[in-house]
Amino acid sequence: MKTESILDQHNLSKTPCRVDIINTLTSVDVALTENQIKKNLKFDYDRATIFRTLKTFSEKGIIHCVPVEGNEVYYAISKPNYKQTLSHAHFHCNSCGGVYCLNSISIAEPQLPEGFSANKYELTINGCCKKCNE
Amino acid sequence: MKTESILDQHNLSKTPCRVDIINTLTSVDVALTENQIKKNLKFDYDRATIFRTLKTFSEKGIIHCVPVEGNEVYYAISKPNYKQTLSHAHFHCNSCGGVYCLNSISIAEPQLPEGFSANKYELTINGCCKKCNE
DNA sequence: GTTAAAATACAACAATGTTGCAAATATAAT
DNA sequence: ATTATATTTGCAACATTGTTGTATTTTAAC
Repeated sequence: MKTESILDQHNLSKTPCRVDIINTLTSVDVALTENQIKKNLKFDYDRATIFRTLKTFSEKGIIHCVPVEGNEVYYAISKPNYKQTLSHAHFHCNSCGGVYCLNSISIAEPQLPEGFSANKYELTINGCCKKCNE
Repeated sequence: MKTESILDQHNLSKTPCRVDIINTLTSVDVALTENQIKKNLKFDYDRATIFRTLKTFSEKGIIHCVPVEGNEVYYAISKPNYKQTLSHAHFHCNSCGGVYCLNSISIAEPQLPEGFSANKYELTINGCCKKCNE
């Protein structure tokens, strides 16, 4: 989808930082940390601006963050139906650190202990990605 | 297992901070953030000491950290065979924030895209825990 | 173009991650 | 028990990241 229409859909004004971040995330096709995003942008925006933009995008569901082990936070563009989808899978490469969204994978819902109820499943697969396997 | 023998097994000296942290994590039976751990300890150790102790424990495999969305890092005691187990499941309560290890759950290995290989599966289930459902 | 609402840069501060080093402590040898 | 050695701890300092207030700039609607 065009960056412009993504912003339109969520009633967000077309500002340079927003356009730049969405363009970056859609073009790379992987999840990136805030710093990786910052490096890929055409212009050097203020840290606070990027922080607030990512926050806005997360709240609107335009992007989502990927739960990975440790303390690095990765962001990726969400497919249109992301929020309605119960289960999400991501791949974390131990070699290059790359994080991929695996949109096609569905997770078999596991049996939960008595009394627990679930509304979202997040599967993170660690391993070696295609590029690093070659 | 006794705290003492856990430390022995990994050739770690029995120091107050180490004993205290392991006792805390084994007694609560859930995953805790560094701050939650700090609050539960019998004595107020320095932040750096706790940081280094958690690092040591992670490297040795005595504890593991749980990948959850956002930026909070949770730590939990590992079962003896944790490192040999390919797949791990955790439950994250949206209501109280509690994080539980679901040791009994096994994850069906999903089909990966061509060229990708996996060595660890981390499933995080979000929902409402037993206490909050009551 | 004018105007109101929103976004941005800048500054400041809070929280967290991390390291060097001197003092204190644990363990092993005596 | 005492001592010696290696390790751990507390303290201080600094790096990085998370967060917010505010004045200025920019956007979108008129």
